[in-house]
Amino acid sequence: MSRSIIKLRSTIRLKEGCALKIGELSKATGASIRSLRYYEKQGLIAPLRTESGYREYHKFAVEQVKTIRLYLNLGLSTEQIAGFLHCVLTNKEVFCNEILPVYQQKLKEIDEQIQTLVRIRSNLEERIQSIVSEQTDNESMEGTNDES
Amino acid sequence: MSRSIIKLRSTIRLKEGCALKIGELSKATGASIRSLRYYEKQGLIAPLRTESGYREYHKFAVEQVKTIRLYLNLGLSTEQIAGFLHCVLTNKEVFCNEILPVYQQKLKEIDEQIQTLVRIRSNLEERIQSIVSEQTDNESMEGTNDES
DNA sequence: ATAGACCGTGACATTAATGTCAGAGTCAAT
DNA sequence: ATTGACTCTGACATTAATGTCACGGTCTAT
Repeated sequence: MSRSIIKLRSTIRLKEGCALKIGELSKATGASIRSLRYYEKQGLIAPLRTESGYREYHKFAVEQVKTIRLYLNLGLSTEQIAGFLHCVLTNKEVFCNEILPVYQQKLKEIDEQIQTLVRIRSNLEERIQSIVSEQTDNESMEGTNDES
Repeated sequence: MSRSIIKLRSTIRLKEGCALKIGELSKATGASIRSLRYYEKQGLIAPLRTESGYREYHKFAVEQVKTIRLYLNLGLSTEQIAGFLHCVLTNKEVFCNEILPVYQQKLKEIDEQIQTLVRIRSNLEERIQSIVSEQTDNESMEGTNDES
């Protein structure tokens, strides 16, 4: 219910051909139109153009964009992704020699970030603990004096 | 050796009085001049001004700035710090009621960040593992065929 | 009074991916 | 032809703390 009152054309064209317009690709992948244009500018995807200048995506672009977003979610930058994407799309991930060092580099970075966060975390915990225990001490002293 | 050829005036004034100029405070705390001005604009520190407009910091400002930087290193924002700094500077940290919820909120955020990173990390590791084991398989097969 | 170390303000840059807007053009259905 | 959904480009905004530059004023030792 309350599906959407606005009229959409996308469903019709989706059934028709195998060329996608940017809005259709956006809906099919979850990437915003803005992001799709950005990926293009970063060299991650290269749609054709119609005579009037509209982007024309092949239907395979859906999987390509999903792949891109997967790597982005892994914390890789568009630049890093560009470095191995052609290989991953051509072969399988396991056969792409360019991807392993990127993964390992990223793993190192992630480990460093985790270490930093863990260090901050224990510092925070200490501070919280000292405040809480101090307050507890005061309350129990007050209790000794005033309560019951 | 090679201490610094440029003539400095700071040492002299440091001995003289208890008012610090911004450059002196910067050297005493490790915060850049730019940062000190930024902290001021964010309401974290409020130096007096000389007639000519120079900032005049009380000597206690050294500890204040170090305190600010400590909290920044804990990942707190200048806005959060502003929320409890007056209290921390007046009382001790353990007696500042405003600081505990900020700490706990930050702890929550840190935990979430760690969780996210850990999830990404294991995803990366899986991918690395599948690539490495695939390559190892191929090499051992090659070995079976060609070697010895 | 001059040099040069210092300070003042204001502004722009950085980072990465995305949001958002304006102004204009396209397409399809009526 | 009109309407409305859609697309195009280009530009500016977001975030937070800091770097950096320009341009000008101040202080102090000589």
